Amino acid sequence: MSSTKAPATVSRREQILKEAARLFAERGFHGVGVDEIGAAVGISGPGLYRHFAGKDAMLAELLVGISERLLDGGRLRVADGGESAEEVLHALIEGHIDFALDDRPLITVHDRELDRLREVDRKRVRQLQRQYVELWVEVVREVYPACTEAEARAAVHAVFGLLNSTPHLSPRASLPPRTATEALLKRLALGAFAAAAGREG
Amino acid sequence: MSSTKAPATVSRREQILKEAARLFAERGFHGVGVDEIGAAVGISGPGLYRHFAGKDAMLAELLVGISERLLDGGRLRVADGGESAEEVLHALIEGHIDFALDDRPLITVHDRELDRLREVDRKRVRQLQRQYVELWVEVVREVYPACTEAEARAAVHAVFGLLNSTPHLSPRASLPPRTATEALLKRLALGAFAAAAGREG
DNA sequence: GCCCCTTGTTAGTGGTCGTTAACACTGTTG
DNA sequence: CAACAGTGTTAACGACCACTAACAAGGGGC
Repeated sequence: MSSTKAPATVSRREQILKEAARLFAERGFHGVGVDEIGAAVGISGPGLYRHFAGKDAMLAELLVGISERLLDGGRLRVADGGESAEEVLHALIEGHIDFALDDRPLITVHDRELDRLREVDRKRVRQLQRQYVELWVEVVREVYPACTEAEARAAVHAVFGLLNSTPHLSPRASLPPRTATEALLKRLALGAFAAAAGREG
Repeated sequence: MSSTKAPATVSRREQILKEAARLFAERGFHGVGVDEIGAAVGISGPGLYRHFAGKDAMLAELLVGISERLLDGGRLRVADGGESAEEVLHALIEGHIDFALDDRPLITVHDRELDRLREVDRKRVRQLQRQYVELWVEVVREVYPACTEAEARAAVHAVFGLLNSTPHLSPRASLPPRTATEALLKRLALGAFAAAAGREG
């Protein structure tokens, strides 16, 4: 499998992955049949096996892919390093929000279907997730030195829950213009982190 | 079954529901077979049908039950009404945290498996959820009059995501003594709400 | 002792679903 | 043209699974 090919249009694989993500998010991994996934891209059923080893392989590629993209994006922003740790934290939050808003289904699948993976894939995803969390934790602790590591880690997880709630909250609702949603989410996340640092209950 | 049938300290139904919730949270509704649920309570397979009409009925009862308990608890705290709206908001947050920490599996199932319900049950759960959200929204707007209704509603959803992240973040990890976790989550939620009200990005 | 309700059991059934097998069409390459 | 790699089709298989059927054991009420 040489990866040298660069199809101008979206490859079949990508098309399938996108639809599979949507369907998995809507009805769960076990709730979607291969026939449905095939139908969603205009082919039917077993034709998928020309592109993937099986249903599990699609889920694995989705979850590993998103975890890698999140981590890479995070590392980039940290490396770019603004003028201050605070700026980096802002960038991390903005990046994560963009991700959550752009790839709604992926975010949903990401934290729901992890346990449906084969052991080896699950370990890989868990490792990537852990690294991504640690990335955030370091930045948070730099911005709020009063925060213990355990607190920072819990806060990061909680803020992920906060940011990832977007797909869940906007079934088809009237969420205001995207920039407003982005700004609100960013404010919420920053407010939460600031409160994590403060010692008063 | 030689156990001296303790007079319904916990009924069989409750026992089944508890185990079903745990299993559904671990492996998803479709990922769990009725035989497993039966085995978890010491009977096997189709014996469950003496207590429930079917697998769907168990999920429905779980989701409707938790939604009702959340709403009832919320209403109680609002009715109790502390000395200020702020106190009520604190009580709502504490109540929700207790719930999330006490009924980890239920919280998980609650926002993952809603779509596996029959239309009528799904509508009921959605309605209960909506009422619960509106309860919070009213209190939040009272505490932070600067907040628009749309902002308040989005913030409430986001804070739910934050608070409900606990089950997800503590697989078996070292989360510090429970009271510390409670306090941290409360601080995070309050910080987020406060930030939602503030206009600066 | 008899009835019957409750709560179990095991065996079987029908349907769904992931996967494989066998075959067909297409375009490129030599 | 022939060979072939790539991509699709339909048919069938085997496993799993929710659910039903038929039957059994315990235990009050009369």
